Amino acid sequence: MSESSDKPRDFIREIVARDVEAGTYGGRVATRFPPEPNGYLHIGHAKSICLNFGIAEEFGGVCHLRFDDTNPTTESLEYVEAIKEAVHWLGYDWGEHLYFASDYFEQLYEFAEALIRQGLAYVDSLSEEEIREYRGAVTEPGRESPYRNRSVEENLDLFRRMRAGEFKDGEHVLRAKIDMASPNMLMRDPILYRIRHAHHYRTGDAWCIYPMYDFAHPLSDAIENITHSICTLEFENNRAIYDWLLDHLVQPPRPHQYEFARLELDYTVMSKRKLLQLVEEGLVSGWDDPRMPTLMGMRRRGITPDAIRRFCDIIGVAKTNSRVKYELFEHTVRDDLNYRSPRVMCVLRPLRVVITNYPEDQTEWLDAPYWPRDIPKEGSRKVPFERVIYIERDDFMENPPKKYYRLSPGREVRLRHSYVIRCDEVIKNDAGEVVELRCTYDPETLNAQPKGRKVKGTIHWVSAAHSIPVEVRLYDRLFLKANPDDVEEGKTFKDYLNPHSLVVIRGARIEPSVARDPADTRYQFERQGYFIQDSVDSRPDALVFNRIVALRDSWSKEQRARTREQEVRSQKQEARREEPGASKEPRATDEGRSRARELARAQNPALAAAYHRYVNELNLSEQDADLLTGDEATMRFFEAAIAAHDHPVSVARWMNNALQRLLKDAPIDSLAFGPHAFARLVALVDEGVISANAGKETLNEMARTGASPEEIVDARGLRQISDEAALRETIAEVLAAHPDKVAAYRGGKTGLLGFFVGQVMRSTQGKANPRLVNDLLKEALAG
RNA sequence: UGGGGGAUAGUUUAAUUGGCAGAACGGGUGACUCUGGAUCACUUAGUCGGGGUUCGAAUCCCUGUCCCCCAGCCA
Repeated sequence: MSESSDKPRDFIREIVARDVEAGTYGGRVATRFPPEPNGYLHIGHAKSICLNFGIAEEFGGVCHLRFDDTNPTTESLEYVEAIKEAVHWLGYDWGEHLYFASDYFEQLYEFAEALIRQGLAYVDSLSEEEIREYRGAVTEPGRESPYRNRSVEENLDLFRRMRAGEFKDGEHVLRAKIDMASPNMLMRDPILYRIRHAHHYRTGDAWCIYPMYDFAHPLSDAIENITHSICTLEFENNRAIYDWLLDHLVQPPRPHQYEFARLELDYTVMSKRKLLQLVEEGLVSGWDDPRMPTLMGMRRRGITPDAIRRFCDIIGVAKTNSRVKYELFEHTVRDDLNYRSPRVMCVLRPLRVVITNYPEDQTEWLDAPYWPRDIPKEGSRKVPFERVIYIERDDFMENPPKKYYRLSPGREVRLRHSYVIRCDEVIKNDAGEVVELRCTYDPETLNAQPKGRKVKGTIHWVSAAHSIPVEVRLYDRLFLKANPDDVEEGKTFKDYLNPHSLVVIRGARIEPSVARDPADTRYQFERQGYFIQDSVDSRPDALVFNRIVALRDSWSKEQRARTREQEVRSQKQEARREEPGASKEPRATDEGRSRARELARAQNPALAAAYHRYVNELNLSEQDADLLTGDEATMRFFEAAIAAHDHPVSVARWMNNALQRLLKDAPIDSLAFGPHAFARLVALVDEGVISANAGKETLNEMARTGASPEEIVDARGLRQISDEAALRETIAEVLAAHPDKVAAYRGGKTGLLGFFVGQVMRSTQGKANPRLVNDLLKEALAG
């Protein structure tokens, strides 16, 4: 846990921290979690909840719970309640900040009219199909609707009549008037309002027009004074509308949208549609089926909110599409359960064992600690030991393989918290199945090591007479395929369901102590996994346990190792097969920048001539010459610069590297300085007056302020330090400050040279002559 | 093939914004153990490819490749 780490944990917190520091919102932080009440929350939502509520907590802000209920046909109160419960269960509290977009319908309507009055929105009367046609395609611009230029009055009138219910569904829509030719499809006059004569679960029949997400969301954020509106990557394109609307409708400082990659988890699906399908088709028992990635499913499974929050913490927040390994999730769940689950014994598949040298009518109540040594908790229960007990069928093998150290004929094993027993006889039925073991126990081995021999294995057991029969449900991953969404031709995600994701065991037997425990106790069944009573089906007289997660099991892992190796090998082969095919077809990039420069030279003989002259006469590299002759302005800038400072190679490098970085895509004549000032800067570096680093810094400032390079160098004292004596002194200080690094360097970690150079450069504010520093440093470190 | 994003060990994620490529999970080895659990130690392995700038590049410039999102009156 890096709770007190001063660095923000992710790029979003970094942005928030920066805004807080800059006082963008007066130091205020307000986030929101905006679910649509049309489905249940899942682990993917948990990531967003933890992010939004987490940020609010950390920055002393607030996080609103806002229901984005702008589509009356899919939403319901049932979902609202379930979502509220899930957020609470996760451990977050929105306080009084519970909101509904539907509460803003009147205000949103006013915003819409304001937009119309500004001439920025219009009522379109095209049919749904026509609108689709007019929108164009990703590669082709759209066409403007014939209704696009209706007057403000007409639009207002029509929009009011839309609200008044004068039109049928689909007759009109309100659209923003932006740009039908925008390369961003979402900006091609997005629809703001549609007519829906439908009953809304909260506003009833008060409205027959409903705002679209793209309209309602940014404005709801603004109404609530949200500062940071955090959503998932697929909304990146929507940010353009978000900004457009807020820039036109609200005063700064306004909320801003930031996007992160949503969670994808191995062996599960996350889309509401698919989850719904699983439920409706009876592939799972319901939304709270313990195999579902829903929060209610995980809750019933027995996973704690702590574990889920911890998981969200570990996976981090970034913009890279990624899929989290199931092992990581399991690890987090186990890690959480390990410290909170008392240990008890439960035999899943009982095998009868008769201890022939133990008296028939005797019962010993042995003390068994709930916690292993490494967990600092107290407490124990009594377990009854008798002549007849059950052990796990898997813990006996008639012909054991190597390194199997459980029970087999003639061998000994420790019974957990009890005696060591030896298997003397194996009893089989007519079918040849093992039905009973005859063993003898060593009375000397209670709380003591057996004498003169080592017993490596310890197995769990229960008394035959005192144990309680229970049903145990073994849950495993829902899908066989890590990414069930990645479907092969002719299949669906459902074809990858794991047929063994639920295994019900009816004849299991558990030690009697659990009958006294609260029903929501999470246990570790020793050597099996973590379990909890099923909150729906378990009754005191008929206990049902869910397996939350199995224990990590290096024995069965070893058994599986060979098959897994093969799996990995074939996957790698597959990858190799795909690689050459993929790289075989390089795609033509017609409109690439390099292509544009080439084209420019083909059409402009002056540029072409310059290119050849630069290469042949000025000794520029082909790449440098290419970059300088892609357009006339750049070429003229270069010509003027070398006229002032006749060092074409260095001028070219400075233009193509440092200057290019400043410009990005801006035209070169938009610069705050001209070619002469630029040339003088390059000269300062060439003549060794300032270092290359100082040169870059100077260039930045020239771009910012338009000051001359000499002014900047003088004002900031950037002149290069080449005085050996002074540098030696600085170097000595740096080395003295980092004795450990010096030792490491001398011990062979020469990569640290960069570190030392960096320190010297820093303490001289980048003014030291780096080459000299390198030399002197090597000298000093050698001595 | 228009636009918007993205690419760091097997996986997820850091890197003082140009200065020691670090962590977690997984894998491996060993120690310990009355759970083949836990714990501990050690270990494995990485900057998408190719050029360039720089004393120094994951980071800047050029170029190529791959992946994701957008043509709902869903959110």
